[in-house]
Amino acid sequence: MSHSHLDKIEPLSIDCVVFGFEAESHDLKILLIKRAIEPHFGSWALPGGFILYSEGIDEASNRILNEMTGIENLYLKQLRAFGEVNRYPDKRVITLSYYALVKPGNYTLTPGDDASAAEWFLLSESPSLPFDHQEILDEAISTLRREVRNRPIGFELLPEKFTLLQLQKLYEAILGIELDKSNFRRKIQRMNLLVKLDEWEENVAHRAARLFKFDKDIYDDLQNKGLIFDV
Amino acid sequence: MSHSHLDKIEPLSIDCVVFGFEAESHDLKILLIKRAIEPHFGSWALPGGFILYSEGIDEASNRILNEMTGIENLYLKQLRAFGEVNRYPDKRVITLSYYALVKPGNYTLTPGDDASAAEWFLLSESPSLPFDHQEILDEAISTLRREVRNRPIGFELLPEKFTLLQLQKLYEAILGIELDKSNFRRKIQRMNLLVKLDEWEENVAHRAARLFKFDKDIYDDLQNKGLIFDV
DNA sequence: TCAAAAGTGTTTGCAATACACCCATGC
DNA sequence: GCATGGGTGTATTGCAAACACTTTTGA
Repeated sequence: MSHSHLDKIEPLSIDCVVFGFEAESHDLKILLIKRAIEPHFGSWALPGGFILYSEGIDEASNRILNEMTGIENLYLKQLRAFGEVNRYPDKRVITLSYYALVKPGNYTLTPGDDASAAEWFLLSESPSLPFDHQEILDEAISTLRREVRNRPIGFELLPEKFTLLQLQKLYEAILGIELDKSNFRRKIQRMNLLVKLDEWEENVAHRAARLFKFDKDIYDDLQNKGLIFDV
Repeated sequence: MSHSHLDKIEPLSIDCVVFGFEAESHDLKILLIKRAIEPHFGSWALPGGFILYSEGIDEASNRILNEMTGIENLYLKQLRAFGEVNRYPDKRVITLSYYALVKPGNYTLTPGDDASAAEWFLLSESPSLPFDHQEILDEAISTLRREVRNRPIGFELLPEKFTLLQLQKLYEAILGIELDKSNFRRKIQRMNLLVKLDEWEENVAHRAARLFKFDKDIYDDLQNKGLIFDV
């Protein structure tokens, strides 16, 4: 995806909210970059940049995230436009927010020209953000929580084979609440989404848990139908 | 809300999807304008226009709808940006979609300079739309149906005092399905949203129905909490 | 033998759905 | 007296929520 530097630039930007979840630590994280351009040079902020005339907006979200962080080919979902007149200093810039949910371990972060660093932050320890990025982040969190209740997203975040407790911890991390073990298991198993394997955890200091994997066909089906997962 | 014609214009537009519901006829309608400007001069299309540098986007949605149709001070909710490179002929225009749900009888339509007419169309009889307006409309319908299931919206569309059947017909029109009378009544009454009045219909060719009104406090509360209305 | 997590079962209560049925009124 | 809609009742089924209990394993 190359483009000439002579391409006209829209006064329209994209800001990406990339959530990361680590199954091992049960931590929900957010990807930030350290700005190497004005305004707010040196601040940690959402990875973002300007849309070019020659690209669609979804395409742009992908390019911009890649240029800022090195992450390639990540599908980002659009949230909405933020367009207060003075949200950006000196000139009028309207921005489109996009978000995604990934496994941090899958990506090597390599900051591009406009960033001096790209790092994962614990959601609870994120620095204060410039522009209206905190508002954008807050809305993205709300959307993520709503989405996770309405469809089985986030299953890509677990290892191929996983235990029910790992799955439960994923939901607990995203939703920020505790769930009842028995009820969670019943509900998730009723969906016929999981395939019970004849394999077990090894080397754990307690009874070994059975491993499961996803039934890809049913998973895709549920994604489309938007089954309610009402935790 | 006045502004100079010298204001710079963003290559960013807004398109408004305004739904109308008439309690009497049980019809769900859509507001379209007949374009008096190029491109697509003469076509029926969503009311839309360009955002000015000097206004916030929510503000802009209001001004544009007013200029196109004469409707004043209508709160519109943003859906999302549509930004395919070639969605608009000749130049690059990204658009933000906004939507609202109103009672057609409350408004006098007066087309502005860029429109030769503004009219309500039955949703089922809307003409084919230019640009990507059909896609925008389809998404707005989906959003409306999702919203009406998740919170008690649309109650502004009924007369101050109404019968339960009128309320049921509203839901049926928006959702495009039939509902069971008994179950609908039980569910809606369980919400404590309605105040039972000691007034009845008059001059109807069947047993007169009791009238209800909304409990404004509870209504506002439910709007914020987003109670599930799972029809 | 203790801690930690796996895994199962039970009870309570409400809600969704599908019907069936009687009531009141104008034509 | 019949069509039209108002209004109520009931049986079934399934799930949510709370929580109690047994099992397995390593340290």
